[in-house]
Amino acid sequence: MKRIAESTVRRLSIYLSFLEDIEARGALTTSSDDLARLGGTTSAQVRKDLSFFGSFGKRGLGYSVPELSSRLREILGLSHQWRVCIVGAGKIGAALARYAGFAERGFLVTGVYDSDPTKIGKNSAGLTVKNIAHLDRDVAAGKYEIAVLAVPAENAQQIVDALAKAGLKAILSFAPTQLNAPADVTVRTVNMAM
Amino acid sequence: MKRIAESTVRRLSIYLSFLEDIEARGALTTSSDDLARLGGTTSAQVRKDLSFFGSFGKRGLGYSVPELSSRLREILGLSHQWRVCIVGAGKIGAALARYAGFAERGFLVTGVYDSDPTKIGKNSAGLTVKNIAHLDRDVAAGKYEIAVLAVPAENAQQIVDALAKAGLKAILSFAPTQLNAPADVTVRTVNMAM
DNA sequence: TCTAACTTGTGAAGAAATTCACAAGCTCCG
DNA sequence: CGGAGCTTGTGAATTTCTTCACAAGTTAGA
Repeated sequence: MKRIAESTVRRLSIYLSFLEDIEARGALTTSSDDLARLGGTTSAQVRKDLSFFGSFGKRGLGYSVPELSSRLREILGLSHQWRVCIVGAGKIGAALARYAGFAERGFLVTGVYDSDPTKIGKNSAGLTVKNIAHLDRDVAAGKYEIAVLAVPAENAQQIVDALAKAGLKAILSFAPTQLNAPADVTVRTVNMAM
Repeated sequence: MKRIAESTVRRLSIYLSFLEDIEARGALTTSSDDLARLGGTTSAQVRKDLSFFGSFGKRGLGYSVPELSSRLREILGLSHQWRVCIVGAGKIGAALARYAGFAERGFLVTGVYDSDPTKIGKNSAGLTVKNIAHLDRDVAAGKYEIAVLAVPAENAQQIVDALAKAGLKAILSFAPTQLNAPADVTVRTVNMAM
């Protein structure tokens, strides 16, 4: 299967949010032109993006809104419930644990870890903060599919190494530093500075 | 002047954050190769990115860390203090008003507006929430250079229109909808869904 | 001064993403 | 059934972005 450009995936997620909007308004079909107008792109772009994954429309008619949004959710991995842990119970970590948008999108935060003894055992957004020493054991046990890193830049690489070793395949990092990981582990860094 | 790609600007901001790191460690010079390694790109890319704005390095030597970071800050508009207002005192608006990272980067939040009478006059992160009815008057008076929109999607376009009419030139929106504005007004939409 | 070792800045080549343009499929209506 | 009016899906053309490759500038050391 061919590699899909990141920009394509980003746009698909935008299309999905418009589809949800359109669906809520009760429309049953839509066209690449509609989606393009809403998303600030061109209809050819929309069709090209979708064509990477198959053909979901009917010529002359457009796309079925419920069908296309369900296909997009599938493509984007949002039809699955992902088990997520947050590493780092500082300000960013706590804000993420509280963020409701995660759960809405199928990302279920079921664990928060920290190394600070004064934080371990305390409550953070309804979850008990666990000792980071148990993290790799829990990961190895298959407790999580995704880890979100909200730790200082200087500790991030070491945690990535441990997670990769324990068998985790997906990491989202908020640490402002370049992270290295084996090729079969996907690491994505979010730049808070914008 | 030639148009600069958004991807270039995004990388410049990454380089700057590494430079700040390097500066804090006390190093005086760095090379395109260093920056590339840290940023997960190539040295040719780094040099190409910088070359759009001039030549800041010395052949054989590399770049002066303080000079390059100050030039980047200038290019990215971070050497200026921007006066920012937040429109919408809901959850996102309040979180943004509280967010310290803004001030660090030269974005000074000096006003928060909302249309809800139960919120007007209340305190939000040290600022009194003002009546949105006064927003265009304040904008026209030159009180703000940038507006951050944290309002429901259905109200966003109307506010953009009012701000544009009042003479504002830069808007950052968190509303999940495509916004239209005159060509001389820059609107940037942040996709919370990731 | 001369050579070795670096590193920048930049045309040119190569790769990737976007846009164009059109054949082909679908629906409606007379 | 046939034509008009839409809209998709997709090769080909075009534009944009990235990487290559190397001349030229700089420093250090002999």
